[in-house]
Amino acid sequence: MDYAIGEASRLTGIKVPTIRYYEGIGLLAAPARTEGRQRRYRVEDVARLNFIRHARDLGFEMADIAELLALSEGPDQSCKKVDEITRRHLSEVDRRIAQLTALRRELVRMVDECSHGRVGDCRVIETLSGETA
Amino acid sequence: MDYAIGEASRLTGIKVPTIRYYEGIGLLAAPARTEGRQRRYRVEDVARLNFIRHARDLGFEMADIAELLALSEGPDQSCKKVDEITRRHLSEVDRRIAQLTALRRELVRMVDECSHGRVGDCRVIETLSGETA
DNA sequence: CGTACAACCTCTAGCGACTGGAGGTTCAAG
DNA sequence: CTTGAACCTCCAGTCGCTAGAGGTTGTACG
Repeated sequence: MDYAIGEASRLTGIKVPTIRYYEGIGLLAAPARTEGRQRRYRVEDVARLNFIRHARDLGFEMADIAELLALSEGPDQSCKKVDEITRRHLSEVDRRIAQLTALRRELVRMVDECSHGRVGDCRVIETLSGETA
Repeated sequence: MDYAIGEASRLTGIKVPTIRYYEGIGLLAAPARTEGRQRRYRVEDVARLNFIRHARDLGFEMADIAELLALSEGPDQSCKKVDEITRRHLSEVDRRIAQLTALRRELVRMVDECSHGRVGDCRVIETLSGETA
């Protein structure tokens, strides 16, 4: 009733070396081993890996994921902390979107102003060469 | 009429080790040296460093920057290539914004649906644990 | 002209979050 | 019992720097 690392990998979409890496950094507890020292994962371990993958997909940092994982193991605690981590991450995402949007604006401006002639007249090159962007 | 690496650093806002790193990866040509093997940069070198910094600020990849730099040195070429690189980068930025926006939506949903009770009932934890996000 | 010391030099290692390979062992199906 | 896919560990590489050790050079001041 348990899974080899390759099965765990297929079930979660996390690559085999990455699962081992997660174990190495202490994100995932070391699983039981066979006599030949091969890892054998239980359903809960696979669930934890799925949790990690979803959190990674949502862009949470490893430290946050470790904390969320720990919190999820204690179902009777208040989820205030969970909320806090998520909100913090949300504002970080907002910040990144804002930054990329500003950057996008600048790129669009450069491309729009480009007269498509010689490099010597190119607004893109000109902007990049300018004293201050 | 030339600059030590520290002066080049101050003029461009690029840290000293980073300038050396750029030289190491071939992004910036190796400058002249004093008899004691210290680097001496000319105005053009400093201009190139400024160019690099602006391109980095706009999120261009190193490979793109190398190409843009090369293109900027030949002012009579068509700026078609410049345009192409910029547009490619722009669509990458768009892609990243779209991804972050989708992610943001999901985070907001999770936080909104959270009843702020026990972890066991927390929608955030539930979503992260789900088979497919 | 001598000296102090800031700034320079090279080399190496480290970051985060993996990814890939070499070289060797184990599991499980046939 | 054999075969070979999957596993094991360890090490190196990715990207774009950053930091440190330990040693040398440039320059300003007396």
